[in-house]
Amino acid sequence: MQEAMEFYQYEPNQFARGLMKQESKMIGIYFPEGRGSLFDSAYNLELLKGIEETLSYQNYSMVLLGENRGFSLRKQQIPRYLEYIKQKRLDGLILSGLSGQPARKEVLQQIVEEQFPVVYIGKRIHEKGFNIYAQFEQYHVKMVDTLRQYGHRKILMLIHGSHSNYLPEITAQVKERMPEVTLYPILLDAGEELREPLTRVVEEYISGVGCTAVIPEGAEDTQVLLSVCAELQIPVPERVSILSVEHQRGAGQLLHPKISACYVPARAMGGSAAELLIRHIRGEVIEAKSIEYESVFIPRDSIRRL
Amino acid sequence: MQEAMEFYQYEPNQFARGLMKQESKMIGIYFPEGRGSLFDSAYNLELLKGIEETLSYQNYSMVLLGENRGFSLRKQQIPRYLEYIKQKRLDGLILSGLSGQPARKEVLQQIVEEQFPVVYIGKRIHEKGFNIYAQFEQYHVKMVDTLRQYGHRKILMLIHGSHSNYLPEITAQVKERMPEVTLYPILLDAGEELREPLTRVVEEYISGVGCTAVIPEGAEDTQVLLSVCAELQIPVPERVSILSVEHQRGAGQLLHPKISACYVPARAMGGSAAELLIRHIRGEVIEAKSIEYESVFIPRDSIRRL
DNA sequence: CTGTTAGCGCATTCAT
DNA sequence: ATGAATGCGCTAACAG
Repeated sequence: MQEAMEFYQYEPNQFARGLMKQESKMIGIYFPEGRGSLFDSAYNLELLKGIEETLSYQNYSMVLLGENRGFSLRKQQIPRYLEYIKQKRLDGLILSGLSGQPARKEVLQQIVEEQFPVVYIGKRIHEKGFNIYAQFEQYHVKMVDTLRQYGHRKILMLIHGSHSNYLPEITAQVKERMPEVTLYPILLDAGEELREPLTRVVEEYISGVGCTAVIPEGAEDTQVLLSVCAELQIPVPERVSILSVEHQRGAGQLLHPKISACYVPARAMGGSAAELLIRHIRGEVIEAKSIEYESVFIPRDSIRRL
Repeated sequence: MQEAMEFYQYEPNQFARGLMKQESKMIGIYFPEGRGSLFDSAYNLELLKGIEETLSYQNYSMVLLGENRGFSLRKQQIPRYLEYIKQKRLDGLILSGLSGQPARKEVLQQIVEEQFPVVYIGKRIHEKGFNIYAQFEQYHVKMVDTLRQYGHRKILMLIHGSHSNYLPEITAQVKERMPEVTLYPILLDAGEELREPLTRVVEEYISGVGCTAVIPEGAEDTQVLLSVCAELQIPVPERVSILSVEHQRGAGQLLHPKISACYVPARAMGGSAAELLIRHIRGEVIEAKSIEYESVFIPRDSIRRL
């Protein structure tokens, strides 16, 4: 009997097994923030890598939940992750990037209330849920402060439209703690065409206003920013300094000049989220309801001391 | 009764439903090629986007299958996608990038023989299975030819180690059809440190041997190549021309100079793969066993006419 | 310690 | 038409 099972490489039918044990060994992953963007930013990708590593080690799998854009004839648009939870397809859920979506937050709250295992990557939303947070506002303020210490006073900050809600806090803190600094925050819409708007911004704020430093929000923006500077013959860091956010360790090192960065350990955060979730599923008592990650400044070649 | 279901937002339990109907509405996605690389190349990401679009429109979900690196005490390392198929968790499977993994090909053949719905993205492996192919060798030869038409005779080609098996065909075709061209193919190991080896290659083959053009294999390499050239003070395209592969439409446009590219429609390919798979699952008769995609040359600013 | 059975929740079939 | 019974394949509980 045993050897027969071995020989035929028997694997139990997961429908039957799941029906019995009431578990699917599947974790849903839902990152909204605009269409298709799950696969677009280095941040999300690093999160996914971290999640994947941890989950697969514990024999869970990831189900990527996109927007529900199917031809659902009958039902009103219920988000897919909710649908899947009700269908018992998922043992847990990892969410990220709900910041700009108040409607979605309500749904999250509902799920959390119902005790379904959820971990949210981002700023704490619900007093009961678990979350992992990199402290977006704090590290942005820290970046401004770093540039200030290098002697910069007029600083351009590029922020994605979906993060506009964090801006007031950032500007307020900068104003309060660094009155000598003038911060120019610019909201970039996450459209296909990044280069042209960025060119105009650089012309206006570097050449025009006279900013001496720029803070882009991620690797994608940094690359385009570097290209734009090259095209406009604005040498980095002689004419303008760059301090970028780095989600993928070492990414800034590949470029020329090597980009100084504020390292946000997205991969570790993803892993952490997955681990927390699994412990929650197992019913363990979890002390920390919120894990906050610190970013690290990595000095390289793209900042000039004034 | 009807209204009760509506009110409680009833969703059928998928274990029971699956047990009955023998379908899971889940599609497995497996891209090997080294650890974590699923999320590393623009090519894979574009494929995933295309797959995701099509699948979610048809109410399927993607299960990302990583390597089986769990603590499997008991069983010998059976690949996870095989395990999942036997467990009836998947209705179909999309594979890509098995090129360097002969052992895995055998498994694929076995699955195909057993009539399990599979689509392979890459060069045809099994006479019975379905595949989507961008014709890697052909478009590389085409790129060489394009540079030849611009007057280049000594051309450096950067190829990932995992694609080494395609090299003989490429060099043979170039030798036969373009005897006046000398091709210098370099295999890059997909390690963390891309910049240093690339710097040495550029020094040796551009400054040393005197190559006038480089063909990098994708967006990642192109960015680093540009940085290396900037650092070594090798102007593009004045001193060296670049013709890159572009998987994400418009990616080359964001850089400076705008990179001329051979566009491989990875997104459409992913969509195609998903569609083919779904039709296969539905039991439709499919005429085309193999869909081959043509790449398109997009002239931009990074090639100089000699 | 091995063998039998009940029931997980649904869809399908058969009987009313 | 509506309702009750069956079985999908497994596991856990129970009986021998």
